[in-house]
Amino acid sequence: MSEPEPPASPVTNGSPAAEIGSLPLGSPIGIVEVAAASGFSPATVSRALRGLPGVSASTRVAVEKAAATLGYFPSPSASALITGRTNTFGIVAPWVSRWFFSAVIDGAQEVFGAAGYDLLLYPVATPSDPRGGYVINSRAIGKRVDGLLALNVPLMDSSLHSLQTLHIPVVTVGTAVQGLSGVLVDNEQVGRAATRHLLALGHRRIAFFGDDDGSHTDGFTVATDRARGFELEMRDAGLEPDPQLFQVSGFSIDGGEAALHRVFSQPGVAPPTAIFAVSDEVAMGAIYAARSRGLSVPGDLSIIGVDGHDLSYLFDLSTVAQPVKDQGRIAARLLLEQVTGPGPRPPSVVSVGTELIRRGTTGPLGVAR
Amino acid sequence: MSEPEPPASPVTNGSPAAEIGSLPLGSPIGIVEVAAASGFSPATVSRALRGLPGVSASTRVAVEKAAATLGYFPSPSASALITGRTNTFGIVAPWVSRWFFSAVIDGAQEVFGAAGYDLLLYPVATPSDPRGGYVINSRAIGKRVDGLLALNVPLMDSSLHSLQTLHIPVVTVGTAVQGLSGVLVDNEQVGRAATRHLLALGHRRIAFFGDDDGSHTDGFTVATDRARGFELEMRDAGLEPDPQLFQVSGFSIDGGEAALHRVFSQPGVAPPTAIFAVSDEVAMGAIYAARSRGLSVPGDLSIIGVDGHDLSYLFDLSTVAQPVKDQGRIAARLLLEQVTGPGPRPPSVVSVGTELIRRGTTGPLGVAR
DNA sequence: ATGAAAGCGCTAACAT
DNA sequence: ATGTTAGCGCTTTCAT
Repeated sequence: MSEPEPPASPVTNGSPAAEIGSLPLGSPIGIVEVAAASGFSPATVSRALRGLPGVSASTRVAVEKAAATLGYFPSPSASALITGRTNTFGIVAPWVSRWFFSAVIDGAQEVFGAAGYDLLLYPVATPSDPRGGYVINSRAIGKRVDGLLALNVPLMDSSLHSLQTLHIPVVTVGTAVQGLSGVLVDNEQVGRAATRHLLALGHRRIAFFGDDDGSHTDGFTVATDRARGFELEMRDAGLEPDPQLFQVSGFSIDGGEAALHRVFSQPGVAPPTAIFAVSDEVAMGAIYAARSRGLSVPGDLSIIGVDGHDLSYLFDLSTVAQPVKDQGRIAARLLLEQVTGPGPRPPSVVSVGTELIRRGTTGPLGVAR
Repeated sequence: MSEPEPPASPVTNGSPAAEIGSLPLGSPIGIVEVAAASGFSPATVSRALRGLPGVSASTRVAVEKAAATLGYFPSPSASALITGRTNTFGIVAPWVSRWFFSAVIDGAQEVFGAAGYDLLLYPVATPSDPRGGYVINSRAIGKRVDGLLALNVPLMDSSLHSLQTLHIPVVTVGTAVQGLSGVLVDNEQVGRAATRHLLALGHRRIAFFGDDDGSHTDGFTVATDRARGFELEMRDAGLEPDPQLFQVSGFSIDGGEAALHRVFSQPGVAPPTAIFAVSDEVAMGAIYAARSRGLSVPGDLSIIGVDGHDLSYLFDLSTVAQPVKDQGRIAARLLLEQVTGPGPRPPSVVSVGTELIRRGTTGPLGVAR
């Protein structure tokens, strides 16, 4: 976008060379060829093509014309080698194929693409990794990208520090990391909002499906924050959450299914009348499992999720929606600012709002339909 | 994976330098530093670190030790500049956040990552683009990546040819392109299988929800191939498909919804008893719309999709499943072969199998439950 | 088995 | 406003 884009180069091929412009597509075209064709020096060509000042208008036009004719495109490797900038951002994420992550990537790519940046995708180990954190090779990363977007990745201290020392800007999405810019939702408020909704419907026996086994004390606090909001809201209502109604589900559909079966199979434990699921995918699994047990949703059981998943309306799922694609856009802009801006700026944390969407999977207590 | 990974570099920082190894993380460490620390020349370090022959075992160990101690990582830009290889593959896709694409990317990333390649994500205009095709700047791409994966992207002839002339291997997924390697499903058979299933259940009035408006005559033939399979199977059964039951839906949920409402609102046209949707997402939209009209699925209407979407079982959706993640893996391997292999090899097209999954959204004709 | 030297394609000083 | 020169950090002949 920001770079001059040569056309699909309708090079006069095959026929005898009329002039320098008719090089076959296969032959390498460097800045010296453009210089020769335009009659200027490589330095001037470089300046002209990058829109730098100190080039006369006529020269710029001539250079651009020559470059377009030859189908010239500067070598990213060469310019990265000398400028130290790669025009590429990296994005590290535990999954690409989960809705939340792909939606964030989508939003980020939109902004990066418009700014002329490429996007490099780095996989990282899943959070179920026993190490409980993520180590990235900062020197490797640093030489490939101008900045990094970390999606729900609780980078371990060492990775963080080395990244900072190398002056690679990092912006997080979904997790707050001390000293880094980030885009976040207030997950405690999310937990409170969902719980408040269920309480208002008359529910008292509410289960939490999430991932609060405490193994993620390193920064990946999404689930625990939501759980805390749940507990606080319950206590504010004068209720003490039943520990037996906390179920570890991870963030997956399978996890939601399994959790539901578990919570309805505890001998001597009264089942819940409502479930607050840590994500829409967990909620979907729970709905599926509930129906497979012959339970009516919301007649016998109300279920609410979190995310505003693209497909949530198909399940008529009540949810606390967050602007996921926007988070990608915002994070991308934060990263661009850090790279484009003059000096290193203090980390800024952007908190995005959420919205309770009341749909059909939550209903008043005791109103079997 | 294939590269020596320096540890998180527990560099003795802050304290007075005991030796060369204790450089602060911030200072640049190049091959000359490693050479100095190990007592060999840069050339030998380069050879040792890349596992090239002609280096004694003891030297190799010494060099590796020095590199690890210093936390050295070679500059990709510098080596790309000289070797012409970037150790990066590109993947062009119209969407990242649609299930099919993210699943393919997932599979490809798995293979690329294990082979030590990075993955660059390129967005392209959506297929609804009036141009009906995609133009990519081959010179720009060529200097950034060693190969390209094109997902359901009917690249226009010019893009293709320039890519080939530049010797950039391209592998397609989902669409066959003359002269290129690719991974495909036999979409005509997919259409036949779905239709056969519905016919076997007694349905005769079957609608096709897809995208056969004929605008994609440039290679994006997924929908038309499935439509053709549908027609052929119908004719084989002695039935002539009703043109009024062909509905353009694209590949989206919204499209499926809209198509269903349309097909049930045509004055004087008998509605279908079954729908063959070109994708699971279209089928999901159709199910949702059908239920919102008070229709029972499959009591009043059977619906089958295509894909084997991760969430399809939640809808109890019958579908012709394709191994999506595997297609990403296979395509990635094809690309690796082309890059790693000796000479240019002839394009190979891999056809992957599909599987009819009978679930609850399809049922026998006239058995309202 | 190892080293010295040249250079990949570009950009950034420093001329002019 | 434009050209000349040097060099980014590696890899690769070509010597030794």
